[in-house]
Amino acid sequence: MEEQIKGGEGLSTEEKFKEAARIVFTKKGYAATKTRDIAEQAGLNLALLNYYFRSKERLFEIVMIEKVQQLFAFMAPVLNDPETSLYEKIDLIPVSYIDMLLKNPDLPLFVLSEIKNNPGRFGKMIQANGNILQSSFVRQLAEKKKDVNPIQLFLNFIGMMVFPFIVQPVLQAVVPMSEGDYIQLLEQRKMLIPQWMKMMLAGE
Amino acid sequence: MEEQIKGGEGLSTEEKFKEAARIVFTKKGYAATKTRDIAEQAGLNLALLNYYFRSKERLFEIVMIEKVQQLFAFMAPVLNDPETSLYEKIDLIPVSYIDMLLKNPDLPLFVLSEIKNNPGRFGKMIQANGNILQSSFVRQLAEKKKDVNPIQLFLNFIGMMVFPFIVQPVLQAVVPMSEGDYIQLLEQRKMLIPQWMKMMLAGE
DNA sequence: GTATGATTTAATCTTTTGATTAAATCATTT
DNA sequence: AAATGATTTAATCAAAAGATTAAATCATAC
Repeated sequence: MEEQIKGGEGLSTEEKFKEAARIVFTKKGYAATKTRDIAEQAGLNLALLNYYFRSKERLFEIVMIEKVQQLFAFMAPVLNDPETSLYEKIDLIPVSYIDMLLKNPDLPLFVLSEIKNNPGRFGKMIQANGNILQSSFVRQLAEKKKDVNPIQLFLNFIGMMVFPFIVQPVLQAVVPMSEGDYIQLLEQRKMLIPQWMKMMLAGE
Repeated sequence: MEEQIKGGEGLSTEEKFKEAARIVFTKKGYAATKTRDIAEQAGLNLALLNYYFRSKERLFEIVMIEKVQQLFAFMAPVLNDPETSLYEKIDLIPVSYIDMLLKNPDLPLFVLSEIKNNPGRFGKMIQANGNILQSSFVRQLAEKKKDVNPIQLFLNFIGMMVFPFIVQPVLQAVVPMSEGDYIQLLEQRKMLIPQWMKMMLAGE
């Protein structure tokens, strides 16, 4: 029997471990995650982790590849689409990207931390999504606003979407805010970010 | 002999450990840091760490308090100064804050990661800097731009300064960029962020 | 239903890691 | 220079953590 679906939550043992590893690694990071944490989260015997994945390191690699894809590749198709205009991209991306991040709030801080810990190893994974510098989006930014480095505007665009998720724990500590308040803040951003971007692109 | 300056780099043993701990903890995070890493970085015997600081945990606490202060308290005096106008704050803060971050590029990702790992414990440290919601700066933002939640604009302001440091490793992997290019990008931001903020505050 | 191979388990191993100890060294006082 | 207490060191400890093993269990083919 291989790769088959089984009892429990209807997942194979291998898939249960991957799912547990996604949760624990993303929440605590590689170094703070113990293999016993993953086994417990999966509700499975620790030895099975090594049976199916050989080592903590290899299981992490599998999760990390997925998560880097999720964070970066998600946006690539739209960024590179030469058919949509600059303003269409600016209007569309925040809606879908913020939705994705609302479903995966730990994703940015996890991926960025792990990349910082090992830039040489994981940097390559990102580049798989094509050269950002030559993306349709960055070319359109450069075209529209010739007097500002398009990387600057690109950074603002991404940052306005991602930064709130990175500072969420701080924000909750600093500003008394319910979960609902926080979600509403981010829902508003879907509308606000396009407006702000257009302001930054105006006046040439 | 207590608290005295000694040979080596002219620091006391205790201070050498603190300095080593600042470097290693900030670079690798709490979980990935081994006490032996710190001893090696300090060039001292491992047992001295426990002799002077009792435990890894206590040494970390000392460093963490410092680093939280550095990241948050640095900005608090200006944010809370009712004497300076909104635009003065917007003009002045990016220059000094980006300079501080250029000297401590690992600071934001380190502090934000550790707070996420333990919001209850470290959240309190931040609040020591007064209620941000009632800061002069946020009140001035609300006054100037009545139709947008000032927290949104505050997030943008901080994010435009901090986010480039958080994504630095990614940026270097994605865009071929020398250290000098990167610094220049950030130097430009000192001028650009006030301009962008004023755009976002205009049109009422 | 028995044989076969895959899967699962409990127990165990080894290395790593935070911490401690006892002895040695050093600085200061008398 | 001898006594005293602080500092430093090498050796060691105990717990944590990643990994392995041998036996038990299970599913499938015959």
